[in-house]
Amino acid sequence: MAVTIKDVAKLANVAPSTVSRVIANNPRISEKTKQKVREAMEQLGYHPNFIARSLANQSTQVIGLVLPGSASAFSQNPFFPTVLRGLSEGAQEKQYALQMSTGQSEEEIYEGVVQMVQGGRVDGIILLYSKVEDKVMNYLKNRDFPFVVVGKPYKYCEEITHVDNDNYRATKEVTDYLLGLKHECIGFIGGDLNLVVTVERLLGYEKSLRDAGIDMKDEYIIHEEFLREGGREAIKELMQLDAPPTALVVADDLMALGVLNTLDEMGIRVPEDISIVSFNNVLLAEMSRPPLTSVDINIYNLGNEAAKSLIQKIENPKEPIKRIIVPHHLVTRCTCGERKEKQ
Amino acid sequence: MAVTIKDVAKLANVAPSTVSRVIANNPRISEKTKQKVREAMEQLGYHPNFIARSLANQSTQVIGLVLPGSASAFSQNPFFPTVLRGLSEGAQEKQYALQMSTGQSEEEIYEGVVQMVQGGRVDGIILLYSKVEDKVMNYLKNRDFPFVVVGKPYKYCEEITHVDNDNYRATKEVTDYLLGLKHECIGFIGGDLNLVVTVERLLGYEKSLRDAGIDMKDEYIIHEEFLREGGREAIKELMQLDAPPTALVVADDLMALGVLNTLDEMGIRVPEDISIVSFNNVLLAEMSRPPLTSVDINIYNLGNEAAKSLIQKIENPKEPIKRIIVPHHLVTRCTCGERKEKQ
DNA sequence: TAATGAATTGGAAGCGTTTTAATTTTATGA
DNA sequence: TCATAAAATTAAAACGCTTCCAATTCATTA
Repeated sequence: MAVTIKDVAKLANVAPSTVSRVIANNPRISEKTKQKVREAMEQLGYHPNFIARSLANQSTQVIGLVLPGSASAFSQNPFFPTVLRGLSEGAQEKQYALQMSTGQSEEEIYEGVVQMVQGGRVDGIILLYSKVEDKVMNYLKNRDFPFVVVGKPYKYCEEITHVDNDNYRATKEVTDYLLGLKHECIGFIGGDLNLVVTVERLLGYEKSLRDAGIDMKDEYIIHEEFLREGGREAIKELMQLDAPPTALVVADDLMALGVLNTLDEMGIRVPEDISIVSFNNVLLAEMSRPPLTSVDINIYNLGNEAAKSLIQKIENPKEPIKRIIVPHHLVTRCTCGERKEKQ
Repeated sequence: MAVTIKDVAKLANVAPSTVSRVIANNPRISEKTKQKVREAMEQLGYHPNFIARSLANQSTQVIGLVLPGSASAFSQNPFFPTVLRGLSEGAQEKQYALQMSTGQSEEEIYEGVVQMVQGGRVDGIILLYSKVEDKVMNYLKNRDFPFVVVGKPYKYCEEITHVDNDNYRATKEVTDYLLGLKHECIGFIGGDLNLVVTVERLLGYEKSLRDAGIDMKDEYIIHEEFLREGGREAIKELMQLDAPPTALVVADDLMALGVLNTLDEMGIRVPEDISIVSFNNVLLAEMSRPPLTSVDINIYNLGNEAAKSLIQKIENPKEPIKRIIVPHHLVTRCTCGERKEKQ
């Protein structure tokens, strides 16, 4: 049906193998024949068949993407489109395509990955999340299949190439920042404890308090899903305490927005009554009322670096394990203020 | 390297063709051999090679996605992740994978599509936008390659399967709604006029005013990008008019948020001083202050239906052209009120 | 028991490339 | 002018699967 290498060969009066070499721009073919063949390709409107090439080459120029199972997290949290853009541009540069593994449940996702890998559909995989115990990651590691993680692997951290922020330090910094504003009762609202990012941020928070000699209260630490609803639930709980915190570290902008909305409904003012600092600095952070003080984690770069290092690894199997830390910085807006003396 | 159909055949003591038939669950193979072969597959950990299968079959079980060029629109507007989820679940059901065509510029995108199509990488394509004049769409149509459009094709609307809302009617309805609230000076803030969705919504708006016998003012109609910045710019212009509108139809929630923020800064109250109704009803609409009255266009379904109908078309080439209209409904929140007499 | 036909299975070609090894062509120098 | 080396090209196998067609097996029936 479609025009193949053979048609081109016939028209140009050469062997198929010669055409193949012209496509690859092999130096062993004379300029004269190259010219001739190129004209034939042009004339027939030839386009190489990727599938056939993949089969012969054992390589597809496709990168598989594994998204977290939570559908709502994916479609509501702007983190994903942004990281996707970084990935996409990194891949595009080296002529790789991106393929998404679909699947709702844990098991479906795992099966999808196995199919991608064993079915030879992709040359490498990027995990867009990092869980404490992850079947998919174990599988890829055991098979020694090229992959990189966006986030920090919980186990074998030294043996897996990954791209992440220094979430531990970042959280320590923002907690220090709140301490600097005289706050002493600082709460933490994080995501699912099975996500490594939550763990890291929690540790940073704890470290900061410990260094400051403040003892932690368990009731100040809440875990919910990375969504607005999560934020709402969390803040309700916190405000019911006898001594509610005067400042909060919230692990995600969307959650923080939920917190903000709920506080607004409760008539509690930000930053006068309570200070908030959150993470990710997505567009929302700028648009909320009041605009959120948030840690910019460079989401785009997270994706972009991940794509680049995966491609390096694919193209050079002996590429060493890498750990890429993308810098973060605090964007100060309007949700933090000095603690006021009890009024 | 990997275990192939031949290895299985050898172990099970049958011909490769038999193994292939067992995989396809061909009824012409006896249960006994099927059992035998399946055991061998199990034992060897066999997984079929998709690439080889694709080559033999001339089909890939992959759907290509074409995203709009504007990187920021993609990564900031929640429309895309949501439609992506719909697509993903629709595709997953029928065991199709999704592949994104990457590319920044118009030209890069076009080239990406050509490669996907002529390279045999995908069985069909979904366009996630509809422009007034689109090279990609023309190309696909001329080649008679299976594709569906999310949105309404500008030309050849009857000849292209597409999934859309009735944007014309929806906009007429919301404009009527504002008229019902006694507003007479109603502005329209839309996206790029090259996008068909903008055109449709503008037409609906105009129709409503015409029916009501209100003459349109050109200065009430503004076009900007579908982003928050766009909303900011637009409202600034409008409020500088001698007789600024008392109500607005805004074609996108994100824009509306920009409008809201800017009005807030200008000290203009919503809905007391000006009413706003917008489109899409993404999470933002609920979270803005005040919460936006917005038309829910069922983004998830848009994607889901698109995936389903493309797959139908792929699997049955004589499937007739279809036009799927996804229902919409107005979600009334807090940004609309009756016009007050001039104060 | 042999012939018939249906049910199974096997062999081989083909999908469109790449690539190795072999062959042909061209250039070189005595 | 001819042998020889270098350069250019070709033939054929391989990638792992599907599928058409032929061959075999098996159960029926005359």
